[in-house]
Amino acid sequence: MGGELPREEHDGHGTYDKYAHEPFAVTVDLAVLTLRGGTLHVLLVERGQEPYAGRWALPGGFLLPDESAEDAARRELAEETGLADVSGLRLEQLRTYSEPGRDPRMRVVSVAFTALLPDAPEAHGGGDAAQARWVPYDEARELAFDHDRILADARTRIGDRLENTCAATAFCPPEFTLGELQQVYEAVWGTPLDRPNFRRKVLAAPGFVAPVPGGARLTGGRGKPAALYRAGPAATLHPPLLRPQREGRTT
Amino acid sequence: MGGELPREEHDGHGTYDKYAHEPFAVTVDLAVLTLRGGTLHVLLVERGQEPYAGRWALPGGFLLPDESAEDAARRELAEETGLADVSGLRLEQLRTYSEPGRDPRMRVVSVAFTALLPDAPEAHGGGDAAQARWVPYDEARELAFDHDRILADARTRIGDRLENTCAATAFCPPEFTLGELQQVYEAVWGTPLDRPNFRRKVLAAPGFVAPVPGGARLTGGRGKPAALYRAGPAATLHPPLLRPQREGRTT
DNA sequence: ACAAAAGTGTTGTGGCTACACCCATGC
DNA sequence: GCATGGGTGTAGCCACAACACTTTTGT
Repeated sequence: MGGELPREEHDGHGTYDKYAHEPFAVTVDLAVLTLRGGTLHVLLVERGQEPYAGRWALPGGFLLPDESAEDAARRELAEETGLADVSGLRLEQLRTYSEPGRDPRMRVVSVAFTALLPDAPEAHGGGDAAQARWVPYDEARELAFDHDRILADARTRIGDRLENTCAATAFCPPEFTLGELQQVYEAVWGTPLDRPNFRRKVLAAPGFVAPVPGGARLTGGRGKPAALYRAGPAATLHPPLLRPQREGRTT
Repeated sequence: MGGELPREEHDGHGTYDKYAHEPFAVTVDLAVLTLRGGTLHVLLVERGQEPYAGRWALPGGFLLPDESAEDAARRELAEETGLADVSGLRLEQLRTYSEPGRDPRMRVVSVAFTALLPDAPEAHGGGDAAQARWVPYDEARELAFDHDRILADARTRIGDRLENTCAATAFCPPEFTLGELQQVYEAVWGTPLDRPNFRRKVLAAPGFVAPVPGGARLTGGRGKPAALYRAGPAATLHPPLLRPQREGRTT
């Protein structure tokens, strides 16, 4: 924007006629992540058509004429997961992928989003012909289009968000234990954390979590019942919860 | 993406026919920031046409059929600033703005970028009919479209990037003093910093800056000549250079 | 001599890591 | 009792903010 309408001459950037070429298609792609049994999973759909027939891909779809990319992403998320309460979910714009040729058929500009869910319903597929499945992150390889890259970008982004925001609670059910919250961090970062220190940092961050007064729950069937917490009102984390020493690289 | 081609039925998300509605236009918008005399400036162009005729706006323009958003942004940047060496500049994707109605004429999806320049050439305007100008950040208000918001988002993002990446050197000429680098941080963050501590943190971060062997330069005409540095090879900053207490302290 | 800007040293506090240790529960 | 997971305490180290001080230039 800031340029002028196509077909007008005065923008000086070379004339652009919106009817002279194939129009751009605009889509959304979703990296929907969850935690199952302590490992990170991603929601994938199997493609029924060429190109990439039979390959797995991130869910997504076209923008409708009167919705924003955010709206479209939320709609697709509801359709693909079958969830009803999609309105409260955290949905973060990741970035936009616009390389020509990323879809062999036509010019597609895609706005990618990340979404974090607590352990989610097993069955999926929406009304869609293609089946949908939760796949362990490490097994999600050789996806269709440039979705490998999008997924990798999503994981990197989520990892960063865990340091500076309260995003981790989005992986947890409404009431959760600090042990469960720690598992989120360990699964996403791929690093074990020291429990006592983790606990102190979480409780020291104002608004991160709020205790549930009477709450307690057994986690592994054994051990002391853990106190329950809810997500607090804060969105950002002060001080940040930094991951253990990412190397200082000389090169 | 991940859905199917428009006009095909099997995506189940409602049929979408790419010829049934006005096509989406895809543009890029640029928040080009620089430092002039210790204050942050942004590159704006004056609009010649409705809507928002006479208002200032971020530079930008339409994607050409065979270029990515990054390519388009770089091309626009070269055109608007008149710089020749645009190839080496840091250009970061900010986010995509897609709300229906953000351009009253048609559906425009815009991918916004930030670019950081060392104190730049005064004259602008490219081949464009509209004039271009560097405007102090604080005076850039009531821009066209949703550009106020884009600009605000850009500043927030740049502020965050200064903490975790080596982006600050992009505001400096090829050889710069630590005092100049500090001014970048102070201008973007709007906070004064302690010089000795700043210096130590910068030098402690591996790959952030590299000394120029014989280099020294007077900064304010008076005082001891400062050693010169170049941007180092690192892209990210370890440890990060955190801004002074953003709220939320324990004590 | 003085002002101005660069650069070095030092000290005290606070935070954080890395543990040891206690508590509550199931088997 | 023992294993398992939750939760508390603490000692030492290290980073960093704050500020005093030295150095090198221009006027």
